Amino acid sequence: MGPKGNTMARVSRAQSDANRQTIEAVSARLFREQGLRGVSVDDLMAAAGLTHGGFYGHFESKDALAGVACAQAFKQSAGRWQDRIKGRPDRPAALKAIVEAYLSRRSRDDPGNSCPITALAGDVAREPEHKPIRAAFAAGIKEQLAVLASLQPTDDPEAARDQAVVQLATLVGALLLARATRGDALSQRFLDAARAHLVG
Amino acid sequence: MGPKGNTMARVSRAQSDANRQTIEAVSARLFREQGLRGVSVDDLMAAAGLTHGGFYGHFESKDALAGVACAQAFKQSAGRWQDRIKGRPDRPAALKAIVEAYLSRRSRDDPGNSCPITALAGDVAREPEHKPIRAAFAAGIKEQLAVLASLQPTDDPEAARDQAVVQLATLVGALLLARATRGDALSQRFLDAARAHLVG
DNA sequence: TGTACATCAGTGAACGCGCGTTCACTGATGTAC
DNA sequence: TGTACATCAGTGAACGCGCGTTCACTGATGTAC
Repeated sequence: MGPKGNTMARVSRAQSDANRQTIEAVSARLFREQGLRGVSVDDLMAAAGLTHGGFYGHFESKDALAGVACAQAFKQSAGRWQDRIKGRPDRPAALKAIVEAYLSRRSRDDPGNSCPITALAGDVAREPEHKPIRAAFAAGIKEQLAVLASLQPTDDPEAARDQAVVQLATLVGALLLARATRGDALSQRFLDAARAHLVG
Repeated sequence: MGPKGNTMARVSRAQSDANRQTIEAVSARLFREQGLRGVSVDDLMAAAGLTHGGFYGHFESKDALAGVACAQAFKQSAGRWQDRIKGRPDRPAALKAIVEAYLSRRSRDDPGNSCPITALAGDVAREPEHKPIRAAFAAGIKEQLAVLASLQPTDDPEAARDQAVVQLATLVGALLLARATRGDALSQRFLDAARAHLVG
């Protein structure tokens, strides 16, 4: 059984679980990179080192996987936000760290490992309301909003929430427009102007 | 030749031009509603009352039409902005009129007739840089930015431009997130909080 | 103005291809004794 | 611990379908006289 184990039929339960996690991980990245319709079940399975036929042993449908992968992407994203917050002396410093990472060129050029909101909002907006990804997406947004709200200077929770809502809209809009205009000087300007506005 | 003119073969040059314009008009709407990949050449031609085979007599490819349709959508959108500006007593009033229309429920629920930036940014961000729609999209954004900049209270052109860039990011982000969370109370909050922030 | 004919807009079948999903099959895994 | 066998994760062919694009054909349009 070399590295090209192309005749492997059954696999241990532990290996199967690992395969499932791999499928979810590559999906969380590829859906963000290429969009929900831009990547096929075959693409996802191949990226996980498997063949397409085994997909339905792990997931009920491509839509179901999209929901799981979206949740996975939010989990990764939330972890990175927490890493940036930890160790910052105060709320403004933490907010600044998050905004600067969010509106960086690195983030713009690597959607597969960046915010799932910006990467998937356009696709999710067109999905019917009953699709699994919509619930995962709304839940993820609420988590990110809660973090942003906790970093506002005010202690009025409603005011902090409103500020967080507007900040998230500005972050998402600026990063998305920077991606849509990549190759034009305007792209960098979306990042720079939004960053200056948010954490001047 | 009744309304079901299903045997019509050749058509007058005037009719052909009208057909082409119809294809562009339905494309400008359907691409915004369903996305670049969400609508097929057959869908577009059927919506224009034609069959798919005649498409390539009008356009070189689906990508080429996407560029034309995008420009068309911006043209329609810019016209509506001008209509709202005209007759307003001053710049703040004009800006307010634009922001309120932009962040309305009507706009959220009718992407096919609303801002092409919000409707298409996610798709355009994933298109290769040489695709026709990218140039049309960047040009459209610059036009909208110029209008927004002209409505800023400052007379410093660079400051006005920076403010316009941030405002556009906030508008696009808020409308997009309102669409992606439709069915949840959060959807309205994106519209309300962004509107209050921009024209409080 | 009327006639003869070349043009060409639109039709519908067809091309090769990829999609999401299903399924008979394989053979290592996991289990009952 | 060792043996016999049922289970089932993954394979690869196949399903029906839709995609973007091409093309032979049709017959009204537009033109030359």
